[in-house]
Amino acid sequence: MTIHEALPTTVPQCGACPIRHRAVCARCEADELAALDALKFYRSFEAGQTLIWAGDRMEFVASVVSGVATLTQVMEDGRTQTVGLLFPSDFVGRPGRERAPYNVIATTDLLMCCFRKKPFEELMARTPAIGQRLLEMTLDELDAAREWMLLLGRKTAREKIASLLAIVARRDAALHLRAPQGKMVFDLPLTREAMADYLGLTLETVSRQISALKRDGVIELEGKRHVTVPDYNRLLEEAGDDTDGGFVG
Amino acid sequence: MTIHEALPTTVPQCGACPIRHRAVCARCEADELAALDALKFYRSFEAGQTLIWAGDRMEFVASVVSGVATLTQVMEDGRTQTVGLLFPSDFVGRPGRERAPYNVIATTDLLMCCFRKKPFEELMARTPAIGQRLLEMTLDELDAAREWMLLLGRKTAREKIASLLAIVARRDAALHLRAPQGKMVFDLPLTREAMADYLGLTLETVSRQISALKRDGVIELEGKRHVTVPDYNRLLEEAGDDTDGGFVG
DNA sequence: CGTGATCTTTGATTTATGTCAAGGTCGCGG
DNA sequence: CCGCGACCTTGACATAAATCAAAGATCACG
Repeated sequence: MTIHEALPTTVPQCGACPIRHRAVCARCEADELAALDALKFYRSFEAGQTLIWAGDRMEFVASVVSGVATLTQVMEDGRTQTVGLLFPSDFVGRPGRERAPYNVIATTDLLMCCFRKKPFEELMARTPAIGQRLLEMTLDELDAAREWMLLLGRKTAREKIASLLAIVARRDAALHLRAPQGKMVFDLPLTREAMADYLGLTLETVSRQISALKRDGVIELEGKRHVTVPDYNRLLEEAGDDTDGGFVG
Repeated sequence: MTIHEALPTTVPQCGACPIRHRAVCARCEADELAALDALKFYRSFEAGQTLIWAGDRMEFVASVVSGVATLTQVMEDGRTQTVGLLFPSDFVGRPGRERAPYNVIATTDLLMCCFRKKPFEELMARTPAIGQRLLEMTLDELDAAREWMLLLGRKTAREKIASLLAIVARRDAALHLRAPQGKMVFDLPLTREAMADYLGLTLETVSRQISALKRDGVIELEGKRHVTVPDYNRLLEEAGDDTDGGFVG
C-alpha cells in the first residue's frame, strides 16, 4: 500500500497525498502511512471564500483535492497581484514557517485535504523522503514563479492571456491524464478580474483581449467560462512561449 | 570547527558555505566538513561574462563570494527578463536537476566558491541538515520571486526603481553586518540596462526615474553608480512597500 | 591628453494599456 | 417569469511608459 492509495481523492495521480509523487509514495513505509492517514481531514470552501489571510498563523498544510485557489498579495492601497494558482494535487503550506505570506482564495468551490502542521512536521523530520519531495516541489514552484516574472515584465496583454489559457488547458488535461495537444475544451476557473490580478492587467483589458483571441479564431467561447481551443499549438504561439514548462503553484 | 570556518570568504556570516547558516554549520560533523572542503574550488569571472547558459548541463553548485550576478531569461525575439539577483552568500544551483534553467551573468567582477555537483549531492544525501537548509533557502527565494511578481505586475516605474534601490541598500548593509536604516551609501552593481531587465522597464525609463528621485531628494548620485540614500525610510515609502522582507536570489 | 567605445541622459513622439462610463448577459430567488 | 445582482463587454478618452533620436559623460587605451 502506498500513501497514494491510503489517501483517496478525485485526482488520479497522487492526489491529496502531500508528497504527490508515485516514486516517493512507493517508498513510504506503512508506519508513516498510518501516521499520515491519522492526521488527514477534509475541508471544503465556497467560491470566493478566503481560506487563509496573509499574516495568519498557519495551523495546517494541505493539498487541493478539487477546485482552484489563488495565492494573492494586496498592497496597502488595494493593488492586487496573484502570485500562484493552485490546481488539484497542488500543495499549500510551509513546514517550518509560522505565518502565511499570502491570502489563499478559493476561486471555485474547493475541497482540501489537510494535515495539522505540527504532526506533519514531526513526520517530515522522521521521513527524509518527504523533505526531499518538498524541496523538489518548491523548486518547481520557483521555476513557475520565475516564468511568470517573464510574463509580467515582458509579455503583451494578448500574450499574457494566451499564456494563462495555455496553462489552464494544460492543467485541465493533466487532471484527465491527457497530454496537452490538438483540440482542447475546458472551463475557466477564474473570473475576468481574477485573471487580471494574475496577469498584472485590468479586467477590461482581459475582456478585450479574450474577445480579440475569439475574433481571430484562437479560441471559441460558450458562455463566459467554457473555452474551446481548436489548436493548442496555435495558442502556444500566441503565448510567445518557447518553453512548454508546467506551472505549479 | 564549522563549515563556515572551513570555507573562508569575504562574507562575514556563513559566506561561501553553501549551507549559509550558523545554526546549521554548527551542527556539521568534521567528516562532512572535510568532504566539503575537498570539493570546493574557486572561480572568478569578469563583469559582463555569462557563467552559465540556459540549457547547459550544470556541473557544479556554487555560492557567491564577492560581486553580483543575475539570473536572466531571454525570449526568442530578444526580450529579456532578469528573475533573480545574486549577492555574496547567495547560492546557485539545483541538486537533482540536470540543466540550468537561466543564464547566469556576472554584472560585476565575481568570485564564486564552487562544488562539483555529483559529490555535493552525495554529501547531501548523507546529511539531512543540508537538504533542510536548502529547502529553507528555496522557500526564501520563492518568497522573493513572488514579491517581485507584485512589483512587476502592479508597481509604477518610480516605485520599481525605489524598490530595487532599497534591496541593493539592504543587501549591501548586510554585507557590512549593519541594519538598513538612516543614511546609507552604496554602489549600484547594475547598469541602467540590467536594472531595466530586472524591473520590466526600458533603460530610458530607468534613467528618467533615477533622475526624478534625485531631483526629489530621495537619493543623491556621485557618478553613475555611487548612491547616497539620505533616509532609508523615505526610500521605502517611495517603494510602496509595506513589507520589509529580504530578497534573496 | 586626445580618441573611441560604452554607458547615460534628455527630448519629442507614439502606443499599449489604464480609466471612466454605459449598457449587456446570465443565472438565481421570489 | 420577472427583476436583481454579479459579471462581462464595449466605447471614448487619458496617460504612463515605450520608442526613436541625439547628444553628453566617463573610462580605457594609445
